[in-house]
Amino acid sequence: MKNFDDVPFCSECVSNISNIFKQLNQQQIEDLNYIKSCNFHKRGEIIYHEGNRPTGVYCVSKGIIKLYKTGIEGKEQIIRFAKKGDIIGYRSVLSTELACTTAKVIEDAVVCFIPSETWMEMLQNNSNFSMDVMRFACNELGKSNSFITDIAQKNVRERLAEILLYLKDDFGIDADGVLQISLTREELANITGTATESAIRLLSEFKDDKMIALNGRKIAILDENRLKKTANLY
Amino acid sequence: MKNFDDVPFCSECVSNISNIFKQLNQQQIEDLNYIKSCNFHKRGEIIYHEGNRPTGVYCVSKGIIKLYKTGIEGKEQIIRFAKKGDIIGYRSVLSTELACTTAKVIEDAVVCFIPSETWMEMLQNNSNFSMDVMRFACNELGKSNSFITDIAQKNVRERLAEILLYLKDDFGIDADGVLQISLTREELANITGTATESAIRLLSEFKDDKMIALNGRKIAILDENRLKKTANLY
DNA sequence: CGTGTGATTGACGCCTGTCAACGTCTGTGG
DNA sequence: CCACAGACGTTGACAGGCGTCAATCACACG
Repeated sequence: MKNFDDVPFCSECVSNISNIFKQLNQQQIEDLNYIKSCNFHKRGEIIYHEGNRPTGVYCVSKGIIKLYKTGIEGKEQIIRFAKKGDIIGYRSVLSTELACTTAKVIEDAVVCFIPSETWMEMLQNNSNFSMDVMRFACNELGKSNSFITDIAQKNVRERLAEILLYLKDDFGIDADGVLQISLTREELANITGTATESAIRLLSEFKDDKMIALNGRKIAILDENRLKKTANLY
Repeated sequence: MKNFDDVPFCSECVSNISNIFKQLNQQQIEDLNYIKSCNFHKRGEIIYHEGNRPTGVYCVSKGIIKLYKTGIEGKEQIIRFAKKGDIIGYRSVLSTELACTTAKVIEDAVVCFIPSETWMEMLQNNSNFSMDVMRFACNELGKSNSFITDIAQKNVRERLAEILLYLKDDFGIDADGVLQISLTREELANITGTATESAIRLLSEFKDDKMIALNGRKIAILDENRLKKTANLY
């Protein structure tokens, strides 16, 4: 982790329409901008570890973070990703529990830190902000519950297809249809909840079926409709 | 659903130490007690359906409710249970989404209904209450994320053992070690995320191994330590 | 006593995880 | 500039966990 002199203004992040901080008033934004600290992190760096007591909430200003739990024999299960405007670590701060995931940078990132006290004060003093955070947490809960059902009932092929579509929606594609997030095969497997080799084999099959194209870690979505069918989405 | 004349006082539920409503002041409790409606539901009745727009939050005063999602070909995945003092339906009200689960009574229940507006007002006007609801939601989120990891990485045997231990912790056992919640084999399978036949086979194995005793739907925990080992819990 | 729901057991085979070997690429240091 | 280490990707072989289908049993209820 290095110091990052070019600290981004919160108001920039706030411009994101779906951003939580848009409920803050001018004064609160300025205060937050003053009190937050901000750092640059290279790929591979860890923001916080599962099991640690959190001291605040992080807001991603740039880059991509993966949040994962470490399960049996060190195998990681990716729970979600965070990108520009997303907050991480809020769950354990709010529930006053230990961090339930590890946060690791997978694309060079700029991350702001908001101390717990500041965060809690903002919640106490601004009920609109508080409601938005609650809305966000409940939305996450809904997604987690859906994923439980998927992973319990769908097979690996269906899940992998679904993950690819999810990545497209969440991170977008470029003009050639290439996913704007670059993951290793192992990471792809660790979202899907399968072995790396299984993920690779299925990707190859999808390629043979002309639903996707592969070029190293670049994955292009060629036929979204058939992917949806493969994913068993209606 | 029948009308239920013997309406319970909220203050009774509030006496539960872990209850969310304990943050309400006397006036709020009285208001809530006045505005809420309360009904008796027999086993099998449905409180609300997945996909419906919720009109309020429910609080369980008596009995047990299962919350499940309906997946591929109608197979249900049980997400959680709610018992005395627990609230259900709050997620979709807070995230202003459609209900992501169906709530079905599995043990005759008395359930109170709090209209959305009342619920939202309480949140807006009482930040302690609001923080407690947030804490509750974030705690649930942590549990869901843990379960994702379990279901993705553990095998059925480990998961089933874990579920039995969870049921013991959550619903308790009587003097003979019998679980205080009665589930069909199919329901047990639908929590674990497996086929009914697999659940049955593994229960038989656990019985042969003298970790549990079976008598119809009564399941007695005989050897918690070995169950923990089987569940791969440390 | 018939009917229906739930519980149990057996047979069978596919999906998927594991192990192992090998290919590919990138960055580093001599 | 090349050799090499190490991480990542790919493919094949194999076994076994677990889902599916089907038959049978147990039990409650009208």
